[in-house]
Amino acid sequence: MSRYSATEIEAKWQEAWDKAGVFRATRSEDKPKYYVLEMFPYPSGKLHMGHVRNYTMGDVIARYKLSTGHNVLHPMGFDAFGMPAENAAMASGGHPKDWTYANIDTMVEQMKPLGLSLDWSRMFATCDVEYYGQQQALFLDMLEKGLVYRKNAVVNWDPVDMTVLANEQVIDGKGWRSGADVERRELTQWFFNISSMSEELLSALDGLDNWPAKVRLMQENWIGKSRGLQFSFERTDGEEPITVYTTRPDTLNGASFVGISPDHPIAKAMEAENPEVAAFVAECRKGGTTEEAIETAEKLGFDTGIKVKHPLNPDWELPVWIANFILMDYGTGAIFACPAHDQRDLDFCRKYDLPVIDTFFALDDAKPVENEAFVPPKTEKVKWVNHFAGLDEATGEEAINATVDFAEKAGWGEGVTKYRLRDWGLSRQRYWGCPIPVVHCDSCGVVPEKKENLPVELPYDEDGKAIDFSIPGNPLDRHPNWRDCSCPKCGAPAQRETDTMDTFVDSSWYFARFTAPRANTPTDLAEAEYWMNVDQYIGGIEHAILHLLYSRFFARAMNITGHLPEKSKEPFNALFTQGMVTHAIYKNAERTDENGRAIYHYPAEVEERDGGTFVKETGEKIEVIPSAKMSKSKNNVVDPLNIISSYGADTARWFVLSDSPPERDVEWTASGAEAAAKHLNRVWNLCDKIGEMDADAKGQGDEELLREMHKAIRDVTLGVESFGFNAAIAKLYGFTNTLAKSKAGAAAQKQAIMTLAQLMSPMTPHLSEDIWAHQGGEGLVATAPWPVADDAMLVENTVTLPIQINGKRRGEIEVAKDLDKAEVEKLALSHDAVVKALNGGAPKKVIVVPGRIVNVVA
RNA sequence: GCGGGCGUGAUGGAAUGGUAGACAUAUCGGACUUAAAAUCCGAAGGGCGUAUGCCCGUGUGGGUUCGAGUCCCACCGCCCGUACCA
Repeated sequence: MSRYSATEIEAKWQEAWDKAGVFRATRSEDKPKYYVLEMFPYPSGKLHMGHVRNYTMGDVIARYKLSTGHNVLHPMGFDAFGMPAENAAMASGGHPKDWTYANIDTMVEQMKPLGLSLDWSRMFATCDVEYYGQQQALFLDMLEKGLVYRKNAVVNWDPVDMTVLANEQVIDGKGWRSGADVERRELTQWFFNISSMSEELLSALDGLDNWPAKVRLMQENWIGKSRGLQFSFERTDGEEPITVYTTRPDTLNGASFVGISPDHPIAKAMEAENPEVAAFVAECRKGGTTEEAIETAEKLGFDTGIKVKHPLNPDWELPVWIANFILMDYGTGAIFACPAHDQRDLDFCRKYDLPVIDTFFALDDAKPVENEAFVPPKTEKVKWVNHFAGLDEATGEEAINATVDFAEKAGWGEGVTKYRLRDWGLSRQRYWGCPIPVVHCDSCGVVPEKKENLPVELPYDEDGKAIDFSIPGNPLDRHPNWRDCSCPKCGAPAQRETDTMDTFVDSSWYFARFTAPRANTPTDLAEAEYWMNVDQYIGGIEHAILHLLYSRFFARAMNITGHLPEKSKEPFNALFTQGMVTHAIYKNAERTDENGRAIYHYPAEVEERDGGTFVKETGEKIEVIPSAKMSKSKNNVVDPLNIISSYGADTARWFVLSDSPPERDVEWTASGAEAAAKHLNRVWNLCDKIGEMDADAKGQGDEELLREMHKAIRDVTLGVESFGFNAAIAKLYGFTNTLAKSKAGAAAQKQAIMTLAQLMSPMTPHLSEDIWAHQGGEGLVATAPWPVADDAMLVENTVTLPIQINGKRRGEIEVAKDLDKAEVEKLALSHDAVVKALNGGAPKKVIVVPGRIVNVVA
């Protein structure tokens, strides 16, 4: 028996595909097109198991679509701008560009042995000047259409390093390098006007039938449409009234104070004059800008001394407080608080000893509000005590609507629809990104660069030290001459913008660029018209909101600016979100390092014995933490290259697809990889054995084998089409077992092994080609038409029905498939177990679900 | 804090509201072998029992249903996101 050598055959078949050009995508009107795309990687320098899983899933779809007669586009590129390149330069010298391109080379080298059906001729990186130059052109077009503008926005400021920090660089409210307390500071920045499309981005979610419901729901909540009441509180001092927005105007009679954001104009005015307010506001501005940091920070309040009048009762005065949890970005930056019906307001009122006005809404068994607020349900009717809008009993929604009507009629407020979605700030004070193509002129102000002057290229390092990453801040700001230019409008000496774009911009249109990656405009409309939309997009759930929402916005913006057709306003027809690849962590349970930190061991350093896990060399006990995200610091990263070199790409591909459902995390285990390798060997050996069979020898059970084969075709096809790769693989195991035990003749066995090879080919393309060739298959299995299940072979004549008594399984009967319900019931009632259970009596009820089950209620 | 998701044998997991544990791993037994590896065959959720079988069992506690892993409510734990990580 000859042994299957993965390394040999994999290289051989990759060369054959390459030579035949089977994955090269060209426009062709005689086949339906299919565009499959996996979220492109950041070139960190090493291919990760997660990449392997992601690209293998895409590859299964791409190869399957190829064999079902589609013209497939399956491209790959790199999301190559971003902080890690600058961090690497900071840590060990060198240049972000060199670091990035070296990493790209490495990763391409690592990807190629996987045998992915990619059209490598379309590859690009977002840091290619040809790409970001077109992105600048796109930016200018968007600017012209009013989709980009400038305003002030808050950033994390490190007061020691005097630099802006990314959220990731703020650890527990402190700068990652300086350790200083981070402050929030305002800066003028560029924004995409994504909020102008809030309604459209929301309502179009309805049409995304092939997106996971959870992603649509998350986006819906993120956009956060709300209907509420906007009105003003008159101040007792006669100053400008304070306008508030509330989604629960029905709780107005429980108002206890009016709260304003520390960034509210009133707070800012007081800050300038009153040192106490200034100190409080400074306290509020400590810490990072993330919503999480703001929402989980201790609730702080400051009584401004200002009083306002309740709109329903001018004699009722409410105090005005500054509170750190009120965001200037949402609503009007001011609220009224109703502690009885909102938990956060209640906690705040208890802390600062503000009045809690009880029970405007009540259930029959309502208790007075102590430390738990009663939030009136939106859709359930409750009593509305002390109401003002004419309803004694109402659902939350009815009460809100009634209040809005009441306020509008009385003329003191209006119903307003608001969205939580904020505009997208794209300015980054960093070097390694796409320069924002605008110029600052003393006389003309902010002027867009002329298109003929594009690309605005990043300076590499002309004099050897112009770009220095060892000091904090943006190297573009410090560059001796890069900023110098002339004003595109008046020609006078002017300065370039030194901010670069958020890397989310780069990844918001790359899918469109793949349709014409070398075009000298952002897209080529004819190519985009043909290839768009992405038929199947695959990536991690972590991108459920930002990347996918930004891409939806960009597709619309590109339609407005004439770079994408109308049909591409929703660019991704179907979305699949896959899980992570995890691996156990081996933590030393007996000691820590000199700094008291945990010691993590590599899988190779530990062994399992006596029911425990121990360090091989020292015998120390190990605490096994199962299924953790692979992370360098935990020493639990499995290098795909090691797997490929010891078992081959097909084994790695087979393993990452088996066991776990694709949307869930999969834990990498050495035994799992071993098992995958064994199985592929087994299939190859089967092929070998069948190849040696006497072609004329008669066997038994040909029809049974072929029947199973057609079932396998049906089930695997269904599995591949519905992203049930693990289920498809389980069927393939089952069919392999059947084939291995079959006594069928040579012809039937040959047909079965060739079909098996075909069904496996999206997952294990190299092995499948080899089997196909061994059995004398025509051409490449990669381009052979996908097998079709014969319905006639799938018909079953009898079916086994379980019999339940009171919902518990007590036996089974074998009946003809289409037997009458009454007949089934009769048969079931004569079953021994049923007769015994009924003990001569009549059943209370008999439920017969045809082809499924019989339940007798005794 | 808020939004979303997940939780099933020793392990990964399967199961359009209809026989819970398919398929695989680890384990155990057997065949082959001088032996081991490889390969092949078989056992196996837990408990009781010689056995036909009976009881228990899908994170916890309730509910809906003839029937719940699946639907509803509450809770616990973990994961993702939280707008400057990509």
